[in-house]
Formats: sequence, C-alpha cells, structure tokens
Amino acid sequence: MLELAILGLLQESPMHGYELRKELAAKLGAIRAAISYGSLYPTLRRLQAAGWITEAAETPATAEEVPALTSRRGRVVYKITAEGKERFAQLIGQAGPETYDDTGFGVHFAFFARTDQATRLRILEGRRRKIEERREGLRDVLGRAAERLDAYTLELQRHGLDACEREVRWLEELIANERSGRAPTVPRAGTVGGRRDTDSPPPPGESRKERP
Amino acid sequence: MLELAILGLLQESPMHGYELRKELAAKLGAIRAAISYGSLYPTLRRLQAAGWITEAAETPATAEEVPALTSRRGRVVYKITAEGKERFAQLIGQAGPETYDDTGFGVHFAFFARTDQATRLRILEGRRRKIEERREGLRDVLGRAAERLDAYTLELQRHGLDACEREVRWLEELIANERSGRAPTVPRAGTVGGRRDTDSPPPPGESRKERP
DNA sequence: CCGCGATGTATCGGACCGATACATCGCACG
DNA sequence: CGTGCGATGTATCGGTCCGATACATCGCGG
Repeated sequence: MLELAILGLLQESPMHGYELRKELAAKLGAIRAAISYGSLYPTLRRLQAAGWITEAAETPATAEEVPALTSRRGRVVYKITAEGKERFAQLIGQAGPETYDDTGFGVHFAFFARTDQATRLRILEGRRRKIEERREGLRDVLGRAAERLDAYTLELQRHGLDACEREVRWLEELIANERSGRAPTVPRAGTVGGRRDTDSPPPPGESRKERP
Repeated sequence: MLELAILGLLQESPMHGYELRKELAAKLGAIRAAISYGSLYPTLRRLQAAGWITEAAETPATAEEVPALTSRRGRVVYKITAEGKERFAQLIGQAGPETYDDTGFGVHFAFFARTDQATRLRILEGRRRKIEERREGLRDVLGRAAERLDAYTLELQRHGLDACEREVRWLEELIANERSGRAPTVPRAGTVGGRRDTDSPPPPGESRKERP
C-alpha cells in the first residue's frame, strides 16, 4: 500500500521524505493519520533498490562551494523512474483482497484520477460488496445475538451499522456517476502543483454535493 | 490492544482460541474484521507466560475412556487468573494516546460495561477531541488546498469530513448521557475502577451464555 | 467410502507503527 | 549579541499485527 502511495505521489513531482509524508497526510487525511517514518524510509530504500525511484541531486548548481566539511547530510530528493511508472500502472490496475479494506480502498481511490474507468468501477463495486458483507454481519449480531451483549457494545454496533449503510449509499452514488460517464473529475489530469495562494477559497454560491 | 480484548473476553467465560476469535469478531465487528491467528496464538502464549491466563483442562470427566491414541491434540481452553483480572483493570483504567485511535477506542468502548463512569467520560472526551482534530485537518485541506487536489481526492475528504462530524455528534450524545447519570440502557455500574483488591468478586451476572 | 466444509492449533515472513536519536536552520526574545 | 526553541529533515530499532500456509479432526451427505 505504502509503495503504491509513494509511487503515485512521486508521479506528480519529485519529493524528499518529509515532504512525501506531509503530502500523503493531506491526500489520505480522510483515511489514516500520517505515515510513520519507520515505514517510510525503509520503503523508500526498497523502492530504490528495485529501481522504481532514484535519488535526484539537489541544488545541482553551486555545488563545490561548500566542500562537505561536516559531510553535509542534506535532504534527499527522490524521483520516479520509467520502471516505477510501469510498476504504478500495474499496481493501480490490479485489485487483490487488500484493495477493499479501509486503507487499501482509500489509497486506490485517492489515485482514481490516474485510473481508467473500468478499474474504477470494479474497485467501487468490490468495496461496496465488502461493506455490504460487514453490514450484514452487524445486522446479524444486532438481531440474533443482541441479548448476549451489553448496551455499550450494542450501541457500538449500531453506530457501525449506520456508518456501513451510509458508505454503501455513498458508493452507490459514485458507481452511478461512473456508469453515466461523467465522473466528478477530468479523467486525465496532469496537474503538477506549486501554486501558492492565500485567500481564494470558494466564493459563496458554490454548493458541494450536487451532480449536474 | 489484543491483550486487553482477550483479557476482557476471558473474564466473561473461559474459551479456546477459535472461540475467542469468533467472540471477538462479534463484539468488535463494528471496528475491525476478525483477528488473525498470527496475532492471537502468540499473544495467548505471552499472556500465559505472564501468568494472566492459564490452560484449563477440557472434559475433566470421562477422561480415561479415550486413551489418547494419537496424542490427542485437542482444543486448549484458557481461563483468566486473579492477576489477569488485575491486569485487565489496570489496562482498562488507564488511557494512553493509543486509546483514542479507531481500534483502541473500539476495544475500550466494547468493555465500557466493566469501566467506571469517570473513566468512560474521560475516554469519550479524549476520542471526541481526537476526531475534532481530524475534522479540522480535513476542513483545512478542503478549504485551503482544494485547488491542488483532484475531484476524487476531494470527494474522499468530503466523505471523511462527514463521517467525522457524525461521530462527534454521536460522542456528544454519549457524553451527555454519561453526565446525566443514565447510560445508554443498562447503567450496570460498580465495576473495576482504580487499583483495589486483588480478589475480585465474580462479574455482575449480566450476560447469560452457556457453553455446550 | 470418500470428499468437503467446519472446527481447531500453530508458524513464518513481512508490513507498519511508536519511540528515539541526531543534525540543521530561522527567528523571537532577553 | 547569543541563545534557546520549534520546524525541518534523515534514520534505526523493537514490537504488534496480518496474511498465507500447513496440518489434524469431526460430522455429514452423496
């Protein structure tokens, strides 16, 4: 999962570890907290060993003027290689069982802008199926085993059931959207960031949820 | 976390591994899928080594009629010890940072019937605080960094934000309930609080469950 | 009689986390 | 002027938990 996320982010622009972590937190904030360095750095090393990313020299100009007196341990910028892009395409296109758990689905979804529509549909339906199964399990417990459980546990299940039903509805909407051709995004985005803007958030009239 | 969950379940009745896994799945179904055996068995061993659980002989009567022809590798039933109950009380009463993440909170909440009211309140408020922080992070991203992200990522954040707001409301309700004295349904209180006597009385008979 | 699914115990490699250590840089505050 | 402190930045270590796998028993239907 981490591998897929890193490859995806580096496809947008080269980054060093710290930055990667922050971007990841911004992109996956809805799914999970920040990634740990204890996962990040070993994974970077693994990806580099596999040839999917490489170190990019930082500050290529004016290099010799500071001759590494203290062996200058600067930031290490990574960029994705051609093989890395291939790997990303392969990972994003195939769906195993881990694609449908909370984290896996979140990562895949976060890169839907780089995923073709058929795959998007497949993943959304797989996720829906999985959530429906969880929902049925919770209904079973609430129905058949309710008297074995205390009030707090029951309340927990009810809240979980509610969340399941809500997510299924959300997925239904997304699936309907995909099928009707008009996705909530442009299917081919090549955006590389870098924009700085302090005051621009949406002007008043813009309603969020509507599907034109 | 697993340690706490196992100790809590064994407090209700002795069980073997397979059963433990199923009960755990039923009790925590809203939070996470079934626990893996790759975690369960090593943890059981660890708990046993620490003296918090012991193996209980199965089928104490009519033992000699099947003389273990094939060294009978039967089920191993575990039961909690007095030290184990103490350990449970200690774990359930203290709250670290991991108490407020999804899994940690779920496990603690699932055993609220064995937690005193002050601790319940503390945990609910800690969880609320954490979710509020996540919510603010998502609002920030949706407000300030919206133009850097594609439509799918934004939709993911919106769904996450919605879930946060919903959970905060749920927690508010529970907190209000706790403060007003009447718990969701069964104010079955008077359970383990701080560190007190070692010799705890049998749990208040709230859950009927018989083993065949 | 045989297969097959449920029950049941167990291990192994790998993914990921939390704590920790350490170094640099800009800047606010005395 | 210096000094300390929070942000930035790289890195490792031990531990928890997961997924795959192996293997053995039991009851039941074909």
